[in-house]
Amino acid sequence: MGSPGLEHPGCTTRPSLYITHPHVNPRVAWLDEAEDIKPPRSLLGLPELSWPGVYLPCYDRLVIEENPWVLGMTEAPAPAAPSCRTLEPGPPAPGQAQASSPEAEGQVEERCLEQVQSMVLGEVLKDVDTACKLLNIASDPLDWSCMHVQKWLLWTEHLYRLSQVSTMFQELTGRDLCSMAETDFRQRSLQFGEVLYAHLDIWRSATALKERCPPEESKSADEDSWSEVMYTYPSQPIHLWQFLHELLLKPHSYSRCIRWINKEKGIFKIEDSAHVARLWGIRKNRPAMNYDKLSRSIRQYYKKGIIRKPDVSRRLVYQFVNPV
DNA sequence: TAGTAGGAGTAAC
DNA sequence: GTTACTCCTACTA
Repeated sequence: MGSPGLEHPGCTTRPSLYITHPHVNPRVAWLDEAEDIKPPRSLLGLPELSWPGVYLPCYDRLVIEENPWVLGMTEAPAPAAPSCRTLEPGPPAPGQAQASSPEAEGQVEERCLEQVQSMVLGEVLKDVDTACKLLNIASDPLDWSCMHVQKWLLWTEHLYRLSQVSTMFQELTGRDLCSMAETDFRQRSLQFGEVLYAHLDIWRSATALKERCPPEESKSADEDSWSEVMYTYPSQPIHLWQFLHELLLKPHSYSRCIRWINKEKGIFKIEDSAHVARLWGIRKNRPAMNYDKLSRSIRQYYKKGIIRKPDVSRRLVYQFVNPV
């Protein structure tokens, strides 16, 4: 825990910080503090009902926990991944060395909270970007057709276990969806309407911010290369191998269903075959997609020299022939 | 039982 | 023509 990064006011060591599931109890809290810090909404630049995720900046990175209702991450994650942005402590505020006056402490805390805000927004925007690319939809919900809305609903439903929610919001365009109040969402789905409304609200806030201040890209070299391959011709349909690689590039979201075994060699493992197949089916509008069919498509890549089985063949483990 | 491998027909682009 | 989907049989761990 000696790594520099987000500094807790008055602490020399780095505590774990969570942003809890916001529509339950929106707050930011240093868990090893006796008393939680509960910053105002303006801290995150997010609406009251925030992103359904749990954020844990340990050491120098921020991890978004996939399951919003799990708040059990207390272990520090592995060393920072290249794609994760680091937190810079920034220049010391006047008087910080001693941090003796309440004014100085306030400045430190303010800067610290700004770091959190920037970090969280960056992660939210990256998630929005990822979803847009994977689903092939515009970032602005106002531009969504009924099909785009269904894609987004299926995606959200699957990601956050919002059972059957997509069936309750059928035949709606993005504009329809955006014009609905939270009560309308609750009327359609008593159980998940509020969560879905919150999710859409965050999505819209993130895209609005993105338009105001385009994010600075700080991708790693390999990520750049892959993105170039994948998005040079956005009008062309995405290939399965590209889709798999995109999932692999987002371990904070998809490591539970697909992960690298050896990134340098391009070896990866499908941890949850049904989940990956379902995501691919959503992406391709193939509701009947399953792993049997997906794996058949993967095997077609053997002949083309795109994917193969590793030298030591294992179940659900494949290898990109030409990893970047 | 689930995953692997590959043949073959079909559809979309 | 290419790519992926679908269905199938046979085999393996």
